[in-house]
Amino acid sequence: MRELPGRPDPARRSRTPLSRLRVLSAAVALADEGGADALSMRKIAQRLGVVPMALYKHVANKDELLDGMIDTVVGEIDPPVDGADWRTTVRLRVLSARRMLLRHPWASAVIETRMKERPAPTPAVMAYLDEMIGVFRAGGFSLDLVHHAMHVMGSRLLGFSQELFVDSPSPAAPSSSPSPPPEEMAARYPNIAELAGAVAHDAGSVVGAGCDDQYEFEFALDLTLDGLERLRDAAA
Amino acid sequence: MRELPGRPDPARRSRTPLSRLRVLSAAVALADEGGADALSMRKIAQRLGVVPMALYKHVANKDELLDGMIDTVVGEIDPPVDGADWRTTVRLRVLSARRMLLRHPWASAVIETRMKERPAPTPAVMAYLDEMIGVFRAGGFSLDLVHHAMHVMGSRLLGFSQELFVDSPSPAAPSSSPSPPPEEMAARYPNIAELAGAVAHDAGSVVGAGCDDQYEFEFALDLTLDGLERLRDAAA
DNA sequence: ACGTCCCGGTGTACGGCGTCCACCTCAGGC
DNA sequence: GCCTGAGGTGGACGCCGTACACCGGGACGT
Repeated sequence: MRELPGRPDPARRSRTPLSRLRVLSAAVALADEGGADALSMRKIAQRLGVVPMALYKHVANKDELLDGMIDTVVGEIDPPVDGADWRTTVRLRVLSARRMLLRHPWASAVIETRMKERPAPTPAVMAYLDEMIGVFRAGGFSLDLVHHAMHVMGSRLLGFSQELFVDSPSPAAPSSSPSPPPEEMAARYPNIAELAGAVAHDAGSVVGAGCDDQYEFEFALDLTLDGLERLRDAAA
Repeated sequence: MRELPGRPDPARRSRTPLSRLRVLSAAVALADEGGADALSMRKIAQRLGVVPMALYKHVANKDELLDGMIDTVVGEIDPPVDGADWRTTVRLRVLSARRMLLRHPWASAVIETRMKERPAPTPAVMAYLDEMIGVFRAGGFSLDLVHHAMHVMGSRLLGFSQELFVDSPSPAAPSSSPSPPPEEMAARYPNIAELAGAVAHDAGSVVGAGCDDQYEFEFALDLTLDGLERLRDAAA
């Protein structure tokens, strides 16, 4: 009774062979069930029927695993519908993001912390932002105004409150990721590139510190207060 | 050569006697320097020149310590100035909150997670919200509108994105804190009480689920989009 | 057909973590 | 002068992330 060579015996080689995707899925499922602090390499491994160290053949370490998890859930946000005007497109997208955050309650905090200390957002986040910028541009917003708009939306977009663009990737950081060259990044995220270029230009700075976060924060705050005041006056 | 009885010998009893406040200060300092994950009971103890378990005479466990840290830093937010109109009062307060969050980069994520799983915000947070509600009320906002406003401000207020009021403290939770009786809470936080009463009433629900988070989120989102649209049109 | 390489899973071990428990010390009240 | 109880101690347990050495077996050049 011989085995088909390509078909491993389910008794001896029962598990499908593991992969980065399977690891990330198990991690997300675990975090969904038990919260962020129920997540451990050992538990993930156990759930996959494998020894803990096996995971390290597919993710570099726990930080990189968290980045992967962010990428996974941000990838769940619905793509922009087309054929709708900017406003309903943005609206649907943000509501989809919110649904994702409610599905994965651990995500906001994880995104928040990783954004704050890592220079480079994950690719899915970049794509999300790039598309969002594109929608605003197509809606007739000037580059300047899009920039403000992204800051204003900040907290609604993904749950983090501020300082999204750290845009100079602080070259001192010993990044493990290959950190694709700028021109490739520009090709992949054209809207982000355009925006970053405009902001860096009119700020006159060499690079980095592309925008004044304090100014942006106050801009958003005042816009909100404007809205509230208008509402109050309309009620009277 | 005798010691004054009340004055411990600095060689034998060198440390000032430890206290909840000293523990919290050391914890905050440690987190400020090294981020949230550099915070450990053992490191705090070390910095205080004391054995780790000594801390547990002053805080129940690490979770309760985190709550205490939140209370500490939220307490750093400037009190409302008086004599100014609602708008500048809110503005100054929110900017002060932002300064606090920049001083303590770990705080947003910690607040976010603790808010999400703990039913009762810490007293300082309650006080902060209560005062903020008071400012809006004094500014001529209806109870209804204040309620919306608090949700709209949500992310700007403290950095968390949503679902601030879990207002029914879910009696199932085996809360370690004494959980003061409602009437005392109403006395301490009159504006919150008033608001909670109004919301619970017009929602018609028995208690809890006081407001429709989804509705509030969309309300805030639409207000923001309104503002952006107005800006775009003004630019044209 | 056989040797080699290397990919992916294994086993062991280390240092750090939060916290339980039993213990000691000593200032203050009777 | 004894008792008590608050506050600090020491050790231990179980869990964590992960470094390191090790294999089994399929792929592949010869």
